[in-house]
Amino acid sequence: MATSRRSSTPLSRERILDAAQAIVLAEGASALSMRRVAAELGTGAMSLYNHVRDKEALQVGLAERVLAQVEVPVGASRHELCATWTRSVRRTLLANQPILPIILSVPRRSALGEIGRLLGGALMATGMAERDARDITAVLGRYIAGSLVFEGAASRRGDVDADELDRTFELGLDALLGGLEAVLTREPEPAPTEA
Amino acid sequence: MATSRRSSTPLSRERILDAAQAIVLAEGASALSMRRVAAELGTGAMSLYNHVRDKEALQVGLAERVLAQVEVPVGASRHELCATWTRSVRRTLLANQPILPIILSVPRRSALGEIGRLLGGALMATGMAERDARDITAVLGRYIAGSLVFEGAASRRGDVDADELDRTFELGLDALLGGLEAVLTREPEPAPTEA
DNA sequence: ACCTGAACACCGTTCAAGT
DNA sequence: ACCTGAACACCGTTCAAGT
Repeated sequence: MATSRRSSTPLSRERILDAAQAIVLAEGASALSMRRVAAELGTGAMSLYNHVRDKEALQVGLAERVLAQVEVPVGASRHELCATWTRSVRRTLLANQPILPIILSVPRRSALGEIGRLLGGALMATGMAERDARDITAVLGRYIAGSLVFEGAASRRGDVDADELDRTFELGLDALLGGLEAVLTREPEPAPTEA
Repeated sequence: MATSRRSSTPLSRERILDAAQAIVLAEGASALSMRRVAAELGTGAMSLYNHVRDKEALQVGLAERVLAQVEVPVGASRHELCATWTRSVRRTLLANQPILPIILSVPRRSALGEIGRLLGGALMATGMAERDARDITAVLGRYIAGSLVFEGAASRRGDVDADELDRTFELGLDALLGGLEAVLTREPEPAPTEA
């Protein structure tokens, strides 16, 4: 009886997030409840509230953990930066599929905005105008989010032809980047001289 | 006291869906519960189960109602068919924003697949190969779904610059259709003669 | 066939009491 | 400061009993 859960390590936000993540990955987002997490940790539900404001804060924490895994985009060209970022976001979120409904439902701005800034920053570092960088990030973000919704549904339905899903995703990504070529190659107006 | 709710018209799937829809539109998807719907109709929760298998079936019914409003796409060219269908789906779902989380979470295949077939059918009627029609529908569907996720989040957050959201959406749609031009203009292989 | 109350197994969270 | 039991106001659904 090595792993008795009762009052071993003290409760902490980290341990609570660990337990929550394990539950969601094993049993799906709908299995996540304060009481269930507490049971997993050998306490009562109310003990969690010393480390986490409420259930939503716990969900935000879960989302942040996943989104923090997205790598900063690399690539020689803007086109390549966009392609690698888009694939990286999709891959990361696909590897955490059961958490996806939580990520998509949790208040934006926080973590999802953060990963957008990864691409936006990389594009602006190539001299792209801020507005163009924001537009491109927004459009690619929408395409990724929609793809994940469909792919999540497909896998929940059990009909997962991963190759076919990959092919469709790449087809759309190609089309998008092709269609955005004009924006991708546009140089910013030189800053107007004051006088 | 004209509108007493008690035992007026008999319960029916239709009346239950009406009540459910009203609740979601007024108070959001999270306010939907069997007990709440029943209360609205002046009965106990269990009476609903004579007309609706369970809560999920009720949600599917709600999703189908909204998706049934999507118009069959019209347009002289394939490009135009795609553009009007995409805008029509977005417009319809945006007009029912509070129901969107339900539509996106409910098992696919049923109603969402149906509206995809509207565009797929229209494209194939122009002589497009089935596989191309499916690809285009899939990519546009992903883009719409992702856009609605972001726009729903923005409106939940209160920062809704509708014009800016429209502009971003159109920008992505343009890019997508531009990038899909090769597929859109491709004619199907002539059916190989048997001998 | 349709309705429905009681009951079961759950929720998130507040509050007051403990250490 | 951290923990926690009891309690409140909810859930979806089953089951047995009614008409």
